[in-house]
Amino acid sequence: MSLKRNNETHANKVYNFLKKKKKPLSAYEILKELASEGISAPTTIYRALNKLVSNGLIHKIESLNAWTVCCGNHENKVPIFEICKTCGNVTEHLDINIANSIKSLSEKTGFLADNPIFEIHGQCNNCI
Amino acid sequence: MSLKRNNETHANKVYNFLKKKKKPLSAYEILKELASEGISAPTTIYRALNKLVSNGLIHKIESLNAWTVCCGNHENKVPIFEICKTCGNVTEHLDINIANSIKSLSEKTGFLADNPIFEIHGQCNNCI
DNA sequence: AAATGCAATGTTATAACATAACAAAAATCC
DNA sequence: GGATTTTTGTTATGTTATAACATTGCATTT
Ligand SMILES: [Zn+2]
Ligand SMILES: [Zn+2]
Ligand SMILES: [Zn+2]
Ligand SMILES: [Zn+2]
Repeated sequence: MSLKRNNETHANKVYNFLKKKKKPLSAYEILKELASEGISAPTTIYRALNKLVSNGLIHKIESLNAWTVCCGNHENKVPIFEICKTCGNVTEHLDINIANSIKSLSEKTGFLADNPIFEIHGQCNNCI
Repeated sequence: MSLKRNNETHANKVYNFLKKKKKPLSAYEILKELASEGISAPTTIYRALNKLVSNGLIHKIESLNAWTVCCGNHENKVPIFEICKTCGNVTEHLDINIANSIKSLSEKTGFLADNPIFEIHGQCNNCI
């Protein structure tokens, strides 16, 4: 296979695919669907995913081993995910209260927060 | 191998081992160490771990794929883990502010929280 | 006591998630 | 153009977790 590049990077492809799907997907789900577009191995997907995380364009949902597009600019807010165990819907929220709570915990413990992972499992509005 | 039972269950063995180690361990790390005590397969470890989680005796740290003993009774508080990326130390805190923040987020979004996963990566007091 | 039912455990295999190691190609710099 | 660095491809392997089914121990019924 040729390595010739068109102007769409692997990261672009992965990002656009995640955006289109509107829900968290595993690396291997992405791989399966993008195989037709010249992405042939897990490594390629993981490199693209890590790049997108570094650029703040996507997040990894640790408790799902899945990846999803970021909803927008965070500024000083902390992203927090609500994950419905019934319908599978995942929503990102940017919450200032929780950011403040972390800050006050930090002051108590002397811990310098860097990458907070907040994933709340439960049931969404529609599924209760 | 005989299935004859002594009075120590697998769950007991796993719990005591985690307690002794004082840090999160992966299922396979536990398996390796407990192989000498008659635990021979991943399934056995995972069954014990899941039982201990159900009973509230241990937690899974999702972002580490590792398991650790609970620090005590939670009551209505939410467990939140500070994970030092330098020394690897993991500490559990029971924080009422964060519990309240979740509650107020729930009120806004109509989401019924069930199992909140809060894991903060960063640097501890000693490592800054 | 023998048969039955059932929960816990053992066993084997495999699925699902992620990275290491190195080769080849492309981009960059002189 | 040739050397160097960075990115990408490729193959293999490591790591985490579960599925599927057999066996054992023990309580209950016959
Ligand atoms: Zn985001
Ligand atoms: Zn739902
Ligand atoms: Zn706890
Ligand atoms: Zn530290």
